[in-house]
Amino acid sequence: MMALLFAEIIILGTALDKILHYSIPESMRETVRPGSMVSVGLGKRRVAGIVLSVGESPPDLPENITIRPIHEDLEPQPVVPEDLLALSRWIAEYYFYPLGEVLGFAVPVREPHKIGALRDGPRIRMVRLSGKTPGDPRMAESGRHVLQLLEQSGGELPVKALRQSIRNADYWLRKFEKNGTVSIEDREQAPLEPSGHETASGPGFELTDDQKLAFDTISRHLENPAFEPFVLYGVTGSGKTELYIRLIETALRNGKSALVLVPEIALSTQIEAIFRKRFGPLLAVWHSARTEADRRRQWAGILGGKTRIVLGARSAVLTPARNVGLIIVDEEHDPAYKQEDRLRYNARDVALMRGKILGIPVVLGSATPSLQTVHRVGVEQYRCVQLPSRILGRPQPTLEIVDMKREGARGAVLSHRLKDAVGQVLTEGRQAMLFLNRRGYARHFLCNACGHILQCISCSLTLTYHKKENCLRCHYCGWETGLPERCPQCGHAALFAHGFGTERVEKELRLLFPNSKLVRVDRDTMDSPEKLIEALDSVRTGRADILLGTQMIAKGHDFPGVTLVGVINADVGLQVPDFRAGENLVQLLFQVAGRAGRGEDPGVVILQTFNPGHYTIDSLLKMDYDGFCKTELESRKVLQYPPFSRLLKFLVTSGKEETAKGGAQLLAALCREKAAMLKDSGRHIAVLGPSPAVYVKLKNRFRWQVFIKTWQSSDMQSFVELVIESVKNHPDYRGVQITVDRDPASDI
DNA sequence: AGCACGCCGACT
DNA sequence: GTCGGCGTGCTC
Repeated sequence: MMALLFAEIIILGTALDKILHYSIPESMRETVRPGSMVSVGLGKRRVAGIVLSVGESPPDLPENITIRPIHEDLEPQPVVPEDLLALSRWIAEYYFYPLGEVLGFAVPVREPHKIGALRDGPRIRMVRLSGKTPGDPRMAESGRHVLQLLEQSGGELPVKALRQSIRNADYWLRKFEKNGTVSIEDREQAPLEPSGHETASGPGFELTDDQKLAFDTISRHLENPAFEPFVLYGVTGSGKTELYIRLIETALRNGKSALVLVPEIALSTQIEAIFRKRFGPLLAVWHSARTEADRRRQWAGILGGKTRIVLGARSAVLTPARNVGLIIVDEEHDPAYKQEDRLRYNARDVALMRGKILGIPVVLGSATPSLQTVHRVGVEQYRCVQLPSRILGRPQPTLEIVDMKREGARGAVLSHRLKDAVGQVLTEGRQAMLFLNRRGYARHFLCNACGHILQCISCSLTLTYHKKENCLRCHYCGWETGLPERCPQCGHAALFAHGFGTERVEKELRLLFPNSKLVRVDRDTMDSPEKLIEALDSVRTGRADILLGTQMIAKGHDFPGVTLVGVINADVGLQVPDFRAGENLVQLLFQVAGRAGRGEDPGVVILQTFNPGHYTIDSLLKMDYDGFCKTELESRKVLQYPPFSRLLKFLVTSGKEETAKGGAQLLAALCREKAAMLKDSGRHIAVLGPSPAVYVKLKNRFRWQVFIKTWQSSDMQSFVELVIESVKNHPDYRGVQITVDRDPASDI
């Protein structure tokens, strides 16, 4: 009799943040391993869990607990590879989030009692003639028809096909299956033969000298794997994508797979198309928008090693790819890498940790790296590889600013200079792109009698007027309402529109250039991915003359015919009380400016601003991102903001304003007390707040926050663990919900 | 997270 | 007399 084996198991998708122990039945000795998905009894329920470890000695448990056996091994092989398991444990610890929930993001879990076997391809039900066909003449017409069809097609047909041609196919199939005439089986469908893709060794064109140098530097670490973060610092159009492809090819040749993260997969149609062409069936595109079944199939293909390149948004980093040899994070500075609900992780940072666990290179690509990354290059934690010039020696665009304070008419949307420039571009038969980071028609309605601004009833956000639907809309929760006649505050009929958004600019442009074709791209006009692809395509192929849009048009699209880029309001975001506002704005504007003159013609960028002297605008004008970083880092250092310190945000919310506020006050007091305690052991922890969140009320919840600042990641770790321990189950915090946001990126 | 146990208010 | 409110506590 062999010794009984025990497994440490974490239950999936629950906040039950505890390792539980189960015994491994004899029959599962060979298959249950770390990373296995099993179903177990938990109280009265049957739930799914992931095995963390297997051992011989029974765990030391209280007397009253009896160890139950694992009920079922749900998969023939582990669903969480070793590195992903280690990564998940790190995420749970670092972001103060239950491990069971983290693993729930890494594994497609459904209702635990309905766990079916995972399948790695589309399945198809086939009917097959198994024996002799009974020649019973009394059989009804349709029954004979079934057999006839089967014979004609070589004795085998998909059930679906039979159902389509015969009314009561199901009746006959059941009958025939019972008497042994046919057998029905669920089989994996032969994968569709991908067409038109190049092999992974690819054709490609000659790399430029810069690309070659970059490639050689990074690929050395693919041949001789070791953890090393590389910053691929290259302007838009410098050929980063081609370099990614060559590096991936090298990884593939070495038998490895690759993870490629992009900020938003829905906006990455171009890179997706190029990858698909180069890697064909080896590519998995990780979409969160797809159907559950599709995602599962995709996931199983990754787990089984059928697909070896995973391209996707942040959650792709939690994908069970085997043998990962290379991780690429494109546009690493993009705030979209930070998830702002539930598990508030930054996929870029998680990618770095996965690379560290695996001991492989991680490539962070950007034309405007985040200040965190720039700083780490400065202290030689990361290596910087530059791609300085645009391919084919394309010239950089020239930049101009228009001071909107001098534009005469108050509330003017388009300056004379920008109007003229657009007109000229259009007469030359070229294209213009206009960027405004604000959708809707008018920005807000203000009461001229009392100064009241119309706000959302469940959020603290200003409502935006949309003319087409003649409604006011909250851009956070989506709430809509008609335009009131009187001010809800003072009752006067004195509501007037202020500010402007893309919808209003569209109207103005149509009046100015009635014969030009204009496409407007924002969340209101682009309600499906197909629409977006079609709109961007119409610009690329020259069918549209003017492209007007929000952020959506800033990301990675190549428009060879665009020679003029106009930024309608280059100040957006600067008023936001966020130390990162400047950084985010500059990154966005560099990205927008990079859209100009990507074809043969040099481009012109016109920036309309009310702050012409502002250092962010100034660095843009000089196209000096390095200079901006230097200035910004110096000021961050003075103020001891990240990357010179570490931040964490406790968000305290409640349906009642007083409860949220009170909870935050108690929490801040508790934090100060604990910080004082730790000060004796030489650890410096600053507690800031409490303060109302920038968006004090969202979706009917009031929000207060407490910030923690430390200078050592380990100090943050032990301090917050201490605080969470005291807060957990404490009656003082009964009415509030507290979320922990480590390395917070925005005010949501 | 579920789910049960548990002790106080308005109803078939 | 019971049905049911959600506060508290446990799950290997």
